[in-house]
Amino acid sequence: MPELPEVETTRLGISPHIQGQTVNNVIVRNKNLRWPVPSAIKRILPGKTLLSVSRRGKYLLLEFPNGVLLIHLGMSGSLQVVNNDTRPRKHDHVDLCFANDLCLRLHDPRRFGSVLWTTEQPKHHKLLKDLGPEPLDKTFNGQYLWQLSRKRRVSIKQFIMDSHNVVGVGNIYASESLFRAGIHPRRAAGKVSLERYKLLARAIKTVIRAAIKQGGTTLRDFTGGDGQPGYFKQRLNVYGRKGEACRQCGKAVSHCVMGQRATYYCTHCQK
DNA sequence: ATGCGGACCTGTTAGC
DNA sequence: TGCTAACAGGTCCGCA
Repeated sequence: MPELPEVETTRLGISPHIQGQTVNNVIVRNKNLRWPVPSAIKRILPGKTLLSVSRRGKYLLLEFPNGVLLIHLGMSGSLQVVNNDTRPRKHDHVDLCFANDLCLRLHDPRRFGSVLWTTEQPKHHKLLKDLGPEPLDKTFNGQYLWQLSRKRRVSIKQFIMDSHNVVGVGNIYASESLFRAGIHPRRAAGKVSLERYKLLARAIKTVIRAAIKQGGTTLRDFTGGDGQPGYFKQRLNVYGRKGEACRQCGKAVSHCVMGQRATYYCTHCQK
C-alpha cells in the first residue's frame, strides 16, 4: 500500500490523535517483522509522552523524550488509531496504547515493515543516514538529478527508485513520472539531458503532490469503523494499464519487467 | 563504486 | 468451480 503519499497521509491522520499523549502499554503480538521488533520498547515506552510524529522518506518517526520509534510500512503495512478495546484482527502485530484510551495499531500481512527503536539522532541512524532528498524539497531538482546521474549506467527508472538518490518514488510513481516527463524507463540515467531531468523532477513533484492531496481527502476518521487508510485513487496514466490506450496518443500502453518490478510506458510518448 | 539478484512474507488474482 | 501459479504499492544485503 504505502508509497510516500500514503505514509504522509497516515502521518497526518494519526498525529492529531496521539501526539502529546502518554504511552500506557505496548503490545507486541508478533515481533517477526522485517527485523525483530525490539522487546525493550515494552518497558522503555510506558510512561513516556509522544512529542511528535514526523516522516523521512517512507519512515515514520515517533519522537519520545528518550529516543525515537522508527516505523516503516513495507509493502502491506498500515497504521490506524483505534479504541484500545477494539479486538485485534489477524496481522495486527503491534499496539501502542495511550492514556487517552486510543491505540496506534500496526497491521501488516506480509511483514515487510519494521518497528525499530533508536536513541541516536534519527538522521544518523543506519537506515536513514544515506537517504536522498525529499522529492518536494527545493534541493531536489533537475540540476541535482542530472549531476548525480553522470556516468551512471542504470536505467532511469531504477535510478529514481533508488532511495539514495531521492526518497519516496515507488514503483507506481516511477512509471507515472517518467510518462509525464516523456522519458523511456529503460534509458540509461547517465544519458538523460539536463533539460529532461528538469521535466522529470517537476513530474515527480507534481505526481507526489497530487497524490498526497488525494490521500488527504479520502482519509477520514482513523479511529472509526473499518479504518481503511485512504488509499490513493489517482487517474493513473500508465501504471497497470498494459494494452489499454495511452491517454495522450491512443497507442497501447506497453509493459515490461525491470529489476523484478512491473513497468508501464508508452513507446510513442516516451523516448 | 556500481549493479544485480535474492531474500523476507501472505493475500489476491489470473489462468488453466 | 476449483486448484495452482504468478504477482503485489519496499528495500536491504551480499556478491561479482
